[in-house]
Amino acid sequence: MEDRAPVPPPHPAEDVTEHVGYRLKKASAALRGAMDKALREHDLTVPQYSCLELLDEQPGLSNADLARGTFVTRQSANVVLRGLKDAGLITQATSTDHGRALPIHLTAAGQQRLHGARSAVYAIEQRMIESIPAQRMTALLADLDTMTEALGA
Amino acid sequence: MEDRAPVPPPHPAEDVTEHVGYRLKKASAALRGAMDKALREHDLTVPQYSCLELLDEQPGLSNADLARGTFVTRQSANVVLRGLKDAGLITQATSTDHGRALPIHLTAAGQQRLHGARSAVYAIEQRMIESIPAQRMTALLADLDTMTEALGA
DNA sequence: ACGTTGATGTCAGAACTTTGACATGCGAGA
DNA sequence: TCTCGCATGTCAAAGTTCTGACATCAACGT
Repeated sequence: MEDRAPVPPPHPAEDVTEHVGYRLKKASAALRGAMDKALREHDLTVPQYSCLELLDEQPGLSNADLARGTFVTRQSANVVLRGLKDAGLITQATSTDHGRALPIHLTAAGQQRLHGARSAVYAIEQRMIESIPAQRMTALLADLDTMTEALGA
Repeated sequence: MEDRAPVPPPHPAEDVTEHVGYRLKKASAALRGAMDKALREHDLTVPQYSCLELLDEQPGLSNADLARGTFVTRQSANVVLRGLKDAGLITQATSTDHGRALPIHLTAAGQQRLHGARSAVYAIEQRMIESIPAQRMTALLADLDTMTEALGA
């Protein structure tokens, strides 16, 4: 089969739970869980909140833009957006003069819902930030980005 | 019209995409995507591979053990395990002399499949590791754990 | 001995996400 | 001009995961 591992073991750790990937997944799962719990009180799912946050910052994003921004497929984003539309939190143009992308905007209700949920989510992020020395946080962000790019994203 | 920020901004970044949570999610999504793609050639999903890896290291784990180890619910783990059982990659005791947990073990086929997939996954992890200076990796792992605990996991 | 608590396995249903496929619209190059 | 490539929006189907609920089993304290 393979002449697959001519190099020494890729990492010193024997235990799988010591691998970077495992820790990354664990941290991400913890964050997702905390956000889920916090957002439930605001009747929002994590993907829904993510979309609202992105739209607040960059009004007029399209379905595909939001899919990329929330790391899901266009189809998934479409479902999420339908929920937000039905809840009256966003509006989407029904036509456009150029291209196919239909720009989306927050409604007043969407703004309000977002602002309510935001404090809950920011409190979670605050917990993460406080747990890490400020200087390390800079390096941490850089390293996360570096790894992301190394993975081809 | 909100008194929306009674507290000072929890973090210096204005852009949501600069937040730790966002970067974490992004890195995790990139990893998941890379693993998905690599594992597809071995007819395994990420959760399936995770279970095999855990079982290889700690034979006899139960459904609930694997659920905790892969960060999903017992119900999800149950479905994954059913798939692995149907594929003949694992065996689960049908009874036990103590308690309710039914210990699970890899079959020879499971071992083989795992070993094949492992090199593909390790290559991905290798890409991540190589992109980060060795000294920083230690700090990175520690910080990921610290954040995870700060989130209550 | 007995009830309580906690962990586990399981079923059923809903919700979410993905893969696959197809139609539409813009832009670059023959 | 016209075709090709590419991005987008959308539908359908399958797979995955979750919430909620219930039964079983061991350990603990009364």
